[in-house]
Amino acid sequence: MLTTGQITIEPKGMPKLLAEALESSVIFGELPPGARVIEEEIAARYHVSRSPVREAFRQLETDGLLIREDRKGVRVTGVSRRNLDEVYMCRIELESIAIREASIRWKPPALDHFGRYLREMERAFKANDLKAYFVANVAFTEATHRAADNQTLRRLLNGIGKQALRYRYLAYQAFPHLIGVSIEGNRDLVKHIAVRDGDQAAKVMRELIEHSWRTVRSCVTDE
Amino acid sequence: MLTTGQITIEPKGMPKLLAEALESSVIFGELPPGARVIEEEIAARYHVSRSPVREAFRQLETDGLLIREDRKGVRVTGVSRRNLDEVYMCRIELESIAIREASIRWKPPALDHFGRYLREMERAFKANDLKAYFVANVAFTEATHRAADNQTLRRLLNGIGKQALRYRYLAYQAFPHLIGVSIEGNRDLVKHIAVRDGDQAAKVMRELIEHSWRTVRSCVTDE
DNA sequence: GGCCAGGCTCTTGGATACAATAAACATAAT
DNA sequence: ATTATGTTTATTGTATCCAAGAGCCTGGCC
Repeated sequence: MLTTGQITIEPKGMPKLLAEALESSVIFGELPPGARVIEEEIAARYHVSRSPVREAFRQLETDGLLIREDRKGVRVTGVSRRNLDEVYMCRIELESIAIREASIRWKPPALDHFGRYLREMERAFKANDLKAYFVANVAFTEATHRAADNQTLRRLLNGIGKQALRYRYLAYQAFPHLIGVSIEGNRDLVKHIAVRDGDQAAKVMRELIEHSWRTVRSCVTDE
Repeated sequence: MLTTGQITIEPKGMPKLLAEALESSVIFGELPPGARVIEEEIAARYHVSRSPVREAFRQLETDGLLIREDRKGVRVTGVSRRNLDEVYMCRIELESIAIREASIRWKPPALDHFGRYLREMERAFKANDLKAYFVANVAFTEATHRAADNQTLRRLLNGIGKQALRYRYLAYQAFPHLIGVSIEGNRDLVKHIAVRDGDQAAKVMRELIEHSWRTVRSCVTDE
């Protein structure tokens, strides 16, 4: 992986590319919950063989976006209040650790990145550009994960982060005003991080996630 | 997955079998940290093709026991103080959630199982049977995870539990007296669970893990 | 008309053959 | 002797083929 300043160029293999494509299809609802996903179809669509597709499927499986039933096929994981609660219960703790560690460990360049993403979020907010806001928000979160500098934690966060993204996107669609709260909280977050106050940052993070949790909850109807 | 009383019979596919075999090889140190693991070798040893082996590798990868470097191969994940800290930092939170949820949600048969595993641990302790104790302890932990009845949490715990097991085994080998503390704590744990006192149970769990953490730490030399 | 059986099809699971790449080694030139 | 480069080899990545299991549809039988 080459990193040049802020931009990261990594030569991605085919399975990773496929995984990303499928991933956003699931997150943005193009592949709805419960939909069957067939290896051969995907393979045909992207002009590759089934092997890399299978690899990509396994990836999405570990991210909790696909579920495989032996000998029966692969479907998009369902969304439900139950699942939402499970995901957020774990997420709240892991993100707290992450933000605390990030507060303690960030190295100078990271703070600039946080600021940059924050400004991008504000821009998208003013422009009422939901998707841009969403993307910037995700980038911000991932920047904190990187700053926490804990591979294991990142692995775990990846294991639920993708699922959480689906719910987050649902929430932003249903309640655009969520943006206001979120942006406010993230500003606080950066302030606490800047002075390396991990406990305060963690506290704000908990509140942010809890708020998001409640909001999402109200618009997820049990399947 | 069929469950008949206490025993679970699940028809395991080849990849799962391979994964389990490799898993214990890694945990019990037959495959030492950093060792290269070659698809074809494993395939030959178990008389299967590379496909199921790759699937198994993928599994162990998500469990954090193997690490794959693109186009370069697969190696056993290294052990280090750094990694230990990462794993335990996450584990302490996740196990706390698990034991709290388990305390709240357990259904009658579960308590019997806890008791049974506890007795088995005591037996192995008196008999000075390290491995049997270890196995019973793992079974106990997994029983609590099941009782927590939260698939997402279980997925995450699996994602670090296997790594933790390696360290736990190291610790038990180096400090057999750890058993005494552990057994004591687990007895407390069951007491709190029995009266559904999740907070107390979580507190005991934290202490148990923290103690184990410190102990293991003293015998892991940074690679 | 309803129900069971047999086969047909669709899809995944597993084996094998082939291509691509990176590391190791040997060789030759300076 | 040392280094740079070409060649070989070891190993993963991809494609394709065959086998096996699950669901479905049809047709015959009661």
